[in-house]
Amino acid sequence: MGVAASVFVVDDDPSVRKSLTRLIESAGYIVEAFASARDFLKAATAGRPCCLVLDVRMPGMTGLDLQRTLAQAVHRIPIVFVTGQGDIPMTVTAMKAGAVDFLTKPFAARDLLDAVQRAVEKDTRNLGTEARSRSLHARVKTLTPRERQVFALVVTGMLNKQIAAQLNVVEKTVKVHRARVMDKMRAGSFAELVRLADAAGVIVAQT
Amino acid sequence: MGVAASVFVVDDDPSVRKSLTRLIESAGYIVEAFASARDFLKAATAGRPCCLVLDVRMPGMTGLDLQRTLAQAVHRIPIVFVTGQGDIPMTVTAMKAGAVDFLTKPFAARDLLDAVQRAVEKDTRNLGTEARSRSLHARVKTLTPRERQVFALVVTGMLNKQIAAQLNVVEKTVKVHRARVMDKMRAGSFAELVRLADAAGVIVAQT
DNA sequence: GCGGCTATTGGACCTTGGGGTGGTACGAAA
DNA sequence: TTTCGTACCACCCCAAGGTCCAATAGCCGC
Repeated sequence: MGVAASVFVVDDDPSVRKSLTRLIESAGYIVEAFASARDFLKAATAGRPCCLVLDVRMPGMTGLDLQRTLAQAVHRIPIVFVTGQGDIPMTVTAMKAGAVDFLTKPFAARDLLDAVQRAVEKDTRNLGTEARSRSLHARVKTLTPRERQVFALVVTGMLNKQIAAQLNVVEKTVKVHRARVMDKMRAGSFAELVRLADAAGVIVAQT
Repeated sequence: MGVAASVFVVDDDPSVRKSLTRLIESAGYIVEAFASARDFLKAATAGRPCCLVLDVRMPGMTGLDLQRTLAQAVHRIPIVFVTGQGDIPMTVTAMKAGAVDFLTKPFAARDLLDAVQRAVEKDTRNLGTEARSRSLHARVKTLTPRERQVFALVVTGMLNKQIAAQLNVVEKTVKVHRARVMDKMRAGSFAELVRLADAAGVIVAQT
């Protein structure tokens, strides 16, 4: 299973919290349990791969409310829902919003642990892509406005002289900017620069 | 809503078929109804954006069985499930397998039509990417084995001379292959070639 | 306000890399 | 026998990119 992963359990029923905690800990995870969505939001931080095991029905903020709230956060924690009384519309809402699984009590211990594993794996992947995108954005931020323009035009495949004409400067100037872009973006080749641009572009589009 | 879209309705209950058909036709879709999954598999072809409105519980092949079967097909038709008696595990299975929505009867006409619209939009996007990937693969197929090798190495950002060394040929030979690759792949620039390679690579990885 | 800093621009010069033309060659497949 | 895939040569052009140098404008801090 690789690195230690955290699993957050949120359930208003103390006995359920206790049994879920015991079960998940037995599989080697670091478990933190919370009695309500608000407690979780106040206290939870992971800094490592994690996931959330969440009761749908709770007094105050429900599981679906919490899911909606977390959907706006930077780091989207994968959620495994667990519920005693659920209905189909609720299930559909949760799944459409990206829940990893939705289990009804009583469920097999195996099923829960499988879902948790999938959720943690998903989070591990997410953390990886997030880290990459952060480092990419950090590099893009170091570009000056002009460099950014040249960057954008260069990766479309335009020639330096065409870019120069478009920006009303001489070719030499474009070459200078271009070289700085390669340097600041830490691209070892033009092919790599194109890939960095596409990756950065996708992120911008998502945001 | 753009182009005409087909909606396939599969339900074993004739009266439900009839009312679903009427409802969906009223929204401007071309509806074809089938009494069973097998009938649908035998007869249905669209050639235009489409989706599937599917009853979960049916004698013989169930809705979930049909979903599994279709998942292996080339063209993944988006599915909207509709059911009288469903349960949560069934819903979760359907949603995890990519269903667009899962409605329980009785449902609001508006909800069904919204789901159908989302499903058709999804299919339109899918058809677009499929068409692009087919044309891309067609172009890759015209490459000779050697050209493919050069293609693969070129888009990593390697220099011609490095590629030449790796393939034990002279640099000029690499240049010739490279030029042919640009030509056959119809890439107007090196940047475009890199993007084509990545797009083709993703498709290969998916397959 | 002055010096230092950054962003931007530009010139002269040279090397290297990518790419095209025209021609040659050879083995395998059709 | 012709076509195709592969490989190579000589020659040339242009694009990319580096070196060294220089100028202008705006901003910051002292």
